[in-house]
Order: sequence, then structure tokens, then C-alpha cells
Amino acid sequence: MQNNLILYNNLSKKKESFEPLHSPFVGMYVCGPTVYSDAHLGHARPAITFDLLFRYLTHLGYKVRYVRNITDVGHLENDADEGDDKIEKKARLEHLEPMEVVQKYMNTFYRNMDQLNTLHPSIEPRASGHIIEQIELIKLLIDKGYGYVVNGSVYFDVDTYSMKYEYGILSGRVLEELQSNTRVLDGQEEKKNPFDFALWKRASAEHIMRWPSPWSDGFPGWHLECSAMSCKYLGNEFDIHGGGMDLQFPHHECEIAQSTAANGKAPVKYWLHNNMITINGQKMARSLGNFITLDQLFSGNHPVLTQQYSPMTIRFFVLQAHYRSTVDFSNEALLASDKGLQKLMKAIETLSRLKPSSECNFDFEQFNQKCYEALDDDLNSPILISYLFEAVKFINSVADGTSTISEQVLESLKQLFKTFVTDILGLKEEASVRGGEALTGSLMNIIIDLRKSARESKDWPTSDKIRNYLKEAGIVLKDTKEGVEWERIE
RNA sequence: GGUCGGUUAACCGAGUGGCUAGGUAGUGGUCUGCAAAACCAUUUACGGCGGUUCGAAUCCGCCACCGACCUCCA
Repeated sequence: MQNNLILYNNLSKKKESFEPLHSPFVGMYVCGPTVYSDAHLGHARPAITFDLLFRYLTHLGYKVRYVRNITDVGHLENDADEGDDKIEKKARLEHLEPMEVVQKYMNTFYRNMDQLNTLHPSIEPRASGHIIEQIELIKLLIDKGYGYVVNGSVYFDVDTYSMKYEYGILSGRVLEELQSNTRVLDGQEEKKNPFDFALWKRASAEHIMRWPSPWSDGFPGWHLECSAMSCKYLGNEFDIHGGGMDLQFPHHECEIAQSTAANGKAPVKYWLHNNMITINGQKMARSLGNFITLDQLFSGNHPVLTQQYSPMTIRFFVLQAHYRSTVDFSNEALLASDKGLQKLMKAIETLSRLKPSSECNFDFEQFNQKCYEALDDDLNSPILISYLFEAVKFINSVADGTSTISEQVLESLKQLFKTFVTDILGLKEEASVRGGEALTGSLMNIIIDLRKSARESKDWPTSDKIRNYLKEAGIVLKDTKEGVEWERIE
């Protein structure tokens, strides 16, 4: 399979030609959410980024197996005062079973992802469903001398690992620096070295989420699930591993160490990391009060928002920035994207009504090539979108009569928009259709006809009155050359 | 303090050693009874200071500011 795709490999810190290990098959693993609260913007970015990659690879003809995990075991509160299992803490607060919490937020996550029109991965494995695989992996690591047991917990021996392999190849950490920079914290006395990490943790008495193991009743270490599940579904070596930049260290570094130690070879060929999201230039954090969930964005129910933003607007906004750049959300920026997206989608509608002529002043082949070049260059969606807007301008000028398009180019351009906008960027016309749509349509026809009569007799007061009343009811009229159009005001 | 990344016009956001993406907003015009849309034209740029170069926003150095990670756990 031929392609010109170039991806930035975070392992080599360079752009590299994409060559799958077993073309046409591609294995891709992406770190999914920890399901203990509502999905927020930070979840949307990797989901959309790797959805774009999934869609593009599929479009290029690859058979992609896309695996994204759901983390539903043993999470400690990061920003809280004391270390507490995230899911359990939430469970106590809400008087729910831990798995009830998991189910609730997993449902929300899936719903939000559907709203954002991200395709479901091929497999969405849960950590809690792969305890056995994780225990087997720990056994293997202990057998090979990379794990040691202390008080029912198992830790990964980074020192031993680094004698044979290089620890820190992804994040550029140096072991000595880690040693000297590591603060002394509670709960570390069991480890040989502070940079060792847990493979299995013995559960304390109050820890509800626990599973039996050869070492203790407990739960697997965080990094382990990704090694176990990626190996199970994609093999010891696979093509692409994705996730947020914040996961690069320690999570992905540990994942590499575990998998390499277990299998004797590096697990992943291409490491891809999406950058983070800021809000009004600040990082998004609950403590800063600028934490926005996807449901809040979709409903407009948040102090920094002046209106609601549709899932497609959010998607479009994310795609307007390159995935390796930080992206700054603000009400104003979202407003701009909202308008921009409307313009794009409207042009597609206009395109479907264009009348071809014998002349044509549009170089389709060159345009088509440019679009592919944009995506081939490390998924440069903002460039692709800028090109699409060039075509939008052309489409509108054809509609305006200042440019012409041939029948052949018209068909090609329609296909191109379908390919890039619908199939690859994953943007769709949002259903503004509500109940009683058919009735509304016929009522509108009557009203428009009445107004037409008024206008024919130059009865402007009546004509304007109708338009104003409709505006109050949320409908705007547009007098075009072809006739009267109407649409709902969002 | 350490490692890495960033600083582009009103806002968001690409990009390249010389040819000033794109969206939104603004301004002027065309069209229009008015309006909306569309079309045409157009104003604000590359954090600061040095250096390399015929030429740097783009390469190098220093400084300032911002961010991620540097921790048990996820």
C-alpha cells in the first residue's frame, strides 16, 4: 500500500514516513479516559485527534484496528489533599457502588464522543476486565527479574531494566536526574528506588475495588493496563500509540519499560502526542474555576460562555489547530469557529445547487493534491481547512455568477467535499430538525406566500411585519434571487 | 531548580530564509425598498536585544513571559 503520510514520531522527535509493520494492517492504541467524572475538553482533544488519524488511515485504505482503553480501576486523587481512590471517593460521596460510578461516567463519555461524531474504536477494553492479563504480565516480569514483591505489592525495578535497556527514551529523562530531582514522599519506602513504579498494589482495608492475586488482594498499577491490553489486542509490536502530551512521562515511559522488559523489544513504532488545551490562556483546572465539561459547552451553561456551542463547533475548533499545538479556548474563539463552520457547511449546500457551464476556472487536480498534502504532512488539518475555505470562496463566486465551473469539476468537487469534510474531518450537518418539522415547513410556505403577495402590492409594512414576527419566533427570512429562504436562528 | 515546548496582527490559528495561510471581527464598495447572505477591495503581525546573511518573523545566542512534565496514584 502506497502513501505519502508523514507523522511526527515523538520517539525520534522527527517527522517520519508512515510505514506500517504489516501493511495493510495498522494497529493503533490510544489512552482513553479514567471514568470518574464528566467528560471535558481535555477528553475531546485526543478523541478528535486520533479519530482524524483513524479516519484518514482508513480512507487511505488501511485496515486499522483502533484500541482505546477505559480506565476503571484504582485511581488516586491527584489534586486532593490526601491520596484517595478517585472512583471510590466519588462512590462514597454519591453513595454508589464503584462500578456504578464507572458505568455512569462511561455512558456520559460515550454519549459525548458520539455527539462529537468520533467513530468508536474497534475495541474499547476496560482495565477491570483484564485483571488476569495484567497478573500474568506481572508474573512474567517477576520471572524475568524486572519486578520485586514487597508487602504484597509489586514494583518494577527500573535500575535492572536500565542495565539492559534505556529508560527514558521517550521523554528524554535521565535516570540520575530523576533520582536527584525526586522529592521524598510518603508511601515510597517500599521501593528500592523512588523512580520505580507499581505493578500491583496491595489494597488497604477501606479500598473497595480489589482483586485477588498471588501477592495480595489489591489492584494493578496504572501503567500496566495499557501494556497488557495493547499486547493482547495488537501484539508485542504495533504501529501507533497515541495520547495526551501529559501522559508522556511517566505513563508512556513506564509502558515502554514494562512491554520491552516483558517481550524483549520496543512495543511501539510511532508515538504520537496531542498537545493540551488552555482556556483564556490558562490551563484548565477545577481549582481555577475554568473547568468546562462537554455537556456545559453543548448547553452553554457555564459563566465563561455567552451561548451554547454545538458538538460540531467544538470539533471544528479543535481541528482548526494543529494537534501538536496547544489550543486556547475562549468564548470569542468559539464564536469565530461557529461562524466559520456555518459558512463551510452552507457552501456544501450551495455546491449541491450549482449549475455547471462549459467554462471552468478552477484547477481541481491541483486543489485535490494540495488537500492530500496537507493531511499527509503530519495531519495538518488547519491547512486543509484553509484550502477548503479557498474552495468555499470559489463555490460562492460561482453561485454569484462571477466564476464558472464545468460539470466534471462540479462532480469532483462535490466528491472531494464529501471525502474531506464528511469522511475525514468528520463534520456533519447538525440536526436542527425537531418535532413537527413537516408542519413547520408547510406553515412557512403559507406565510412566505402571504408575504409575497404583500410585496407584490408594495405593501412594505405588512411584509416587514411578517418578517419581524418570524424573527421573534426564531426564524429568519432571506430574499434571494431564487426565491425566499428561511432558517432557524440558533 | 531540572527537562522539553511555546510567544504571529482586535481574537483564534497556519507557515516559510526572499513569493506577506485561513476563520472571526473591523472598514469601504457591489447587490438590495430595507435587511440578511454572497461577492470585490482593504487596515492592525511575527515577545525583547544582539549575531549570521545580499536578505530573517523564519537560523544562532542571551533575556523576558507562558505552558507541560519532573510524585504516590491514574
